[in-house]
Amino acid sequence: MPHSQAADLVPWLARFCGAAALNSDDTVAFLNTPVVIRDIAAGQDISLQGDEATSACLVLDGLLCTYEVVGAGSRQIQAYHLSGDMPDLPALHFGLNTHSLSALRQSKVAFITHPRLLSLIAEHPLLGACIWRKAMVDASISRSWVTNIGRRPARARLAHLFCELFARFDALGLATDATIPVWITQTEMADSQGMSTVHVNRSIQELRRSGLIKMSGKLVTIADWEGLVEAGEFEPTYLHLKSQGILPAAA
Amino acid sequence: MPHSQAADLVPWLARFCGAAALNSDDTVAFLNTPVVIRDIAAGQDISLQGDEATSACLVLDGLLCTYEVVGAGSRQIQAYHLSGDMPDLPALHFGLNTHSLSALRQSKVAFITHPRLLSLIAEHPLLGACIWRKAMVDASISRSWVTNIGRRPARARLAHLFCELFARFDALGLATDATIPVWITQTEMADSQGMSTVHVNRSIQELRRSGLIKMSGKLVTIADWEGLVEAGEFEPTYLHLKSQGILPAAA
DNA sequence: CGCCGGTTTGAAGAATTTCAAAGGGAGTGG
DNA sequence: CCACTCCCTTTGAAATTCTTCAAACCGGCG
Repeated sequence: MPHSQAADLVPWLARFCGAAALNSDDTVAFLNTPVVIRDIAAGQDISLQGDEATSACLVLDGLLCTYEVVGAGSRQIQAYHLSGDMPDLPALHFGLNTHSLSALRQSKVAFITHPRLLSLIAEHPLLGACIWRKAMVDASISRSWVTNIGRRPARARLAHLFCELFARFDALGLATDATIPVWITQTEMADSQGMSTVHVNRSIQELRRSGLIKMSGKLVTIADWEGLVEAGEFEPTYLHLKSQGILPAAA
Repeated sequence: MPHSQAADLVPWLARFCGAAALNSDDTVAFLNTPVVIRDIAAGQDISLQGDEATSACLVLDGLLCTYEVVGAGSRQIQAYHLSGDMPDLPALHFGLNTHSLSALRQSKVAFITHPRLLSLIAEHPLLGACIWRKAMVDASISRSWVTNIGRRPARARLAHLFCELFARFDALGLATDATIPVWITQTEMADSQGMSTVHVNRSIQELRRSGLIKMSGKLVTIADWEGLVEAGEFEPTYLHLKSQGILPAAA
């Protein structure tokens, strides 16, 4: 537990709350609450489905995902968690992880015990509102995924995913050059979109050929935002980003 | 606004809170808050994606769904909402409906204005906790759907759906004779599971032939709970039912 | 009786998965 | 600095699942 956790927590708080200005009371209370900060290696699990949950997790940096393993051993990624997120809020009220949480990339994560988090919420309603709001955004994204996976063909599905990821990173101020600032393997794309790696590969090639995206190294770059939005029927309201509407100015 | 709303609200509250015993203060406050109760005809929309949201909805009776219309006009049902649910909690903190809400069957619904709901929550933390908890269960279900739709083949997908619906109704005490007490058309099953009607039809026939389900009239009856659970890889923890573990005694 | 919403069937066609193997790039150890 | 390995991407081709289209069927209801 490093001496100055605030250095790590302040930027997190900014990303977490976005527009909602917390008054300094809340901020101070939050920053003074003891947390444990850990670096998690890529591929490492943070918690497993069915585990007892006693603390909640704040993503300071990196990329996490919740996932579930199905039948023949195939994995379904249910959500991506970026810096500023709290991936395991559902467990706060159950004390039980309903799904597994793991780091896709080297990540920095803070843990706060449930009792501490609960008393923070109780004593600082504004903070509580932020957390609640965040949880509802996640729920909204999750529902959106149901639609994307359930009803859109491969090409559109991936287009939608890229739009979403870019929009989310962009809202955090982390996207430059129209590029999703973290790389995602095609296997991960496949696992999150409910398709096979092979098909992801071919669909991506198609998106590239149509000039909608480019690959700079391992990273996906949006070559034609309008086109990608159209291909994926992307309608960003469900993300409830602060920068609502400014978004299209991306590319 | 009928004279005795309490008559409708009391059973709802029982279903909503489940185990969590509210103290009578909270209960009284809730029951005294003015709500508008409406009957909604099957097929009627309650709110549309993008609409401003000024009140929240409690499902007293019937069956609702949130859905989204995609591309060529195909519909994706993102969630089913049974009696005891609050389908549009996400909108409470955004004032904007991210997805459409509609009645699949003739339903009875209560509306409470957002300001009233918010002050109820603020003044009655226990009630707030129930609501939060409910929202988290819904989120959990939604994630589960991502897995189901993304990674399970047709037969298993439907098996899982039937298990979930039965378990949820059963937990409300609404299921008798191992039967899902509300009928769902094959078109609705298709729209919720991201498949075509034709394929739903054939997969259902398969489930029937394998003796896992029966159809009594329009209703689905579980003929072999164990078998259905296995076919759908159903693992009910994510539903966070009070009757945790008692479930298998269903059939 | 005839319509209507929903189910069922057949058959062709498309999207997607699976299997199997090759290619590429970046890091590690010799 | 090369060789080797590991992880990821790419390719080919066959098999399968699933969708689409189109029509028949079925039970309830006006």
